[in-house]
Amino acid sequence: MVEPGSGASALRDELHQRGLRMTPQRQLVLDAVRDLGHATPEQICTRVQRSAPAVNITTVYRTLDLLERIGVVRHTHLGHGAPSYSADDHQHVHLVCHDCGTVAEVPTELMGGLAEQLRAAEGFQLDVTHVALSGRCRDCTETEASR
Amino acid sequence: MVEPGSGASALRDELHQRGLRMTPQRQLVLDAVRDLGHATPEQICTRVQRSAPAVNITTVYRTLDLLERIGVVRHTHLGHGAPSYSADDHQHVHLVCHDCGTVAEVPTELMGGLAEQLRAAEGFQLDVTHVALSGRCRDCTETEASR
DNA sequence: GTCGTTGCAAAACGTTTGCACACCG
DNA sequence: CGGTGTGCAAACGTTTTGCAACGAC
Repeated sequence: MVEPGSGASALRDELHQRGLRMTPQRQLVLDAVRDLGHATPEQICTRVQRSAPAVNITTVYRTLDLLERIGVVRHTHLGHGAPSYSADDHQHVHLVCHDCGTVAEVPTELMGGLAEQLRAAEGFQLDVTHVALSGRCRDCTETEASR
Repeated sequence: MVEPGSGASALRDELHQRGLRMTPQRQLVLDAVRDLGHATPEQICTRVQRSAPAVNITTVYRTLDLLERIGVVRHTHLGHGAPSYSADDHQHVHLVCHDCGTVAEVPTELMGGLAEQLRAAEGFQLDVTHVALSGRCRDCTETEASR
C-alpha cells in the first residue's frame, strides 16, 4: 500500500499554483488512485469511503477530472464500461482480450515504432497510454485452436 | 450513397442459414451503416427513421448486435461516448485527436509491425480495427507549438 | 469574508430488459 | 400457425448539472 498522504505538500503546491485549494477529498482520491493501481471512479469512490464515508461520487468524478488536468493522474479506456484511472507515472499499454476480458500490461516501448510511423506519415502524436489495444489473449487463442 | 438494398438476398441467405428471418428493419439498418460509413446507433437510427419513422432505437441496437454476430458490420470504440459502427469490409485504424476530436483513418497495414511484435512477445492476437488510437493531430500540434 | 469546493438530488446519456403484439416463413 | 422479431415503456449503469451550504485561505 502506498504511504497515505505521501506528496501531500506537492499536491498542495500544484493546486495553489493554479489558484485551487487543497482539500481532504483531493488527497484521499489521489491516495486511492495510487493504492489501487488502476480503477474505475466507482471503485475509487468505494475506497475513499472506507476512511471518509460522506464523500460523494460526484466529488470523485470532479476530483479525477481535476487531477487529470493538473497531470497527476490519467485515464485509459479499456473498451466497454467505465474508464480506468491510474497515477500519471504508472504508464504502460493495455491489452484487453475481447473473449475473456483479461487486461494485460506491456511496456510502452513496444509502441515506439508505430508512434514514429504515425508521426512521420500523419503528423499525429500518439498518446500510447490512453488506448487499450483489443484482441485475443494467448490463453483464448490456444483454447480456440484446440476446439 | 450506397445503392439501397444492394446485397439484399445475400443478407437474406446469411440470416436463413442461421434460422433467422429477413425483415425490412434489418435491411434498413444495414443500408444505413453502409451509407454513413461509420456512425453511432443514434445516428443510424435517425437515418433509418427518414424512410421508416416507426423503427425504434431498441431495434437498431438489437439489429446492430445481430449484424455484428453474423459478420457484416463491426464496431469501434472512439474513446468517449457511443461506439461507431461500420460495414465489415470498411476496415481501417482510427486516430482520434483528444484536443479537437477529429477522427482520421489510416490503413491497417501501419499496425502490422506492432501486431507481429505483440504476437511474438505476448501471444496476443491484435484486432487492429477495434481500437481507436488517441493522440494529437497535426493541426492541434502546430497550433500548440505556435503559442 | 471571498470564492473555490462539496453534497445532494435530479437530469442526461447510452444501453438493456420485459412483455404483448406483429409478421416472416 | 408457430416462433422470431418488433415497439413501447421502464429500468439500468455511468456521468453531468444546478444549487445551496461549507470551508480553505
